[in-house]
Amino acid sequence: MAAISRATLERLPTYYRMLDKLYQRGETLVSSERLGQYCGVLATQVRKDLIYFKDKGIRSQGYSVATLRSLLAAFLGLEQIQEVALVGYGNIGSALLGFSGMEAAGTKIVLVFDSNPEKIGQEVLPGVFVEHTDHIASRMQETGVSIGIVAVPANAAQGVAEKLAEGGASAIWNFAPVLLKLPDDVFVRQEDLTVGIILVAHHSTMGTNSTPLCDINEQNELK
Amino acid sequence: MAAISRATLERLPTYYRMLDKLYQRGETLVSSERLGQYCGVLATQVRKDLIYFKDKGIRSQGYSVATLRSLLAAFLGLEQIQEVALVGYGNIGSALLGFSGMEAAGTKIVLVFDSNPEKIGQEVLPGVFVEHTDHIASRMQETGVSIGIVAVPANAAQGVAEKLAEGGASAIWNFAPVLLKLPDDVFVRQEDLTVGIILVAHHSTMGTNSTPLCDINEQNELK
DNA sequence: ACGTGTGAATAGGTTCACAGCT
DNA sequence: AGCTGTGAACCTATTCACACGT
Repeated sequence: MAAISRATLERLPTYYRMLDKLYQRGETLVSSERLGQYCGVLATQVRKDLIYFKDKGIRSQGYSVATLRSLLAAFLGLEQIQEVALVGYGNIGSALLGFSGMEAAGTKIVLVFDSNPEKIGQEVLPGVFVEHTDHIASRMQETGVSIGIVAVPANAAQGVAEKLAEGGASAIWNFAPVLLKLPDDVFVRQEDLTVGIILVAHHSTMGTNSTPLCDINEQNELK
Repeated sequence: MAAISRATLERLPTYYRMLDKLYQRGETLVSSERLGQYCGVLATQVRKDLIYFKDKGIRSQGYSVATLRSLLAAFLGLEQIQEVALVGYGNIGSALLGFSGMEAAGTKIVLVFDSNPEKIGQEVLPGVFVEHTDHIASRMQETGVSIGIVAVPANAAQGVAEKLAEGGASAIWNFAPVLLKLPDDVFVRQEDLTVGIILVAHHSTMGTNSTPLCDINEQNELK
């Protein structure tokens, strides 16, 4: 079977969330129609996305909530806790330390780094102390942590990312507004909030109507 | 001319950032090749994206940094400061209050709401005090603020978003992991961090190699 | 030569239409 | 009858190839 597409992959976490919710409520079956509404996509799209997981869980009145939920959880790697290293204990870094979504995703921040001497040594989570960015590579290797979060200013991001890669990181969540140049085997997810706020501000000024220069097409923002 | 595409729109903020950087450095010309490298796209893509802004700034050794920068700034609405309302003074909310990208995007948080009585009245920025979420609609109307940020837990998000819309919001930046149902004229940008961390964790476990269930295609992550 | 502008080709994703299972 | 699975059509976006201006 063909590989799963990038677009599909992006939707799986949302499907999972819905399934988990239904599971908690004790529901046993769900239709593609219903899943689709929750995520803002058509039922057909849901079915296409889920073809991949068909091995089990087929029905004729919908999908089995429990089965599909486990399949997605397994596929997404939510089953065993994964340790992550956070670099940058600033605004975004501290938000992430308190962010409940992290554990919902089966992850746990176990290493925190910053270059500011005043922050070094602070206990930011029970048993987790801020360490200096100089030790990123060595500490990653020691602990075997393979996920890194870059939450430092743009100019420091590339350097930090290289240290994470050197320490064995295989996936990086990058909040800095720069394109990281890393070996191809390191997966990078760009989470550029400046793009978000700029687009929101843009739409607010421009609205749905035309402007001297433009005429935005804004038909289907998530439906 | 045709409307600008969604995909192009997503890249404009990044082009702008690069142009601004070059502008600060005093450079006068830039090629599509160079802009593309910065954003991780091909030169052709850059040129296609910029066709839209061709009115001025054409050259034969590249684009005029200054001209293109202004055109993008104007188009993206970065020229005049836009006021925004933040709902939810929690982890993410407070990170956004200190987030420098906000002002870089020409925005300024002038209203902050929360439902927690203990937070009401706190001064979170000079002259900005936390108000109760009950007053969202009325305060938005009074102040004419038209951009809202939703940074509350998932279960409160829809309610809060409705109040923002009621107060006249035309664009909403939503951090809650739920699909907001709002009138079509309200633009919603979903900024779902749980999707990000889940995908990062997934790639870390699965890596580039196959697994029982899968066989991820991971060719061109931003290239 | 160098670098943009753009039609044509290709790839990728979504929607449609309907066959098939229960 | 209801809902999934999936080929085909459609639409969107990216890449190629090359003409054109300086």
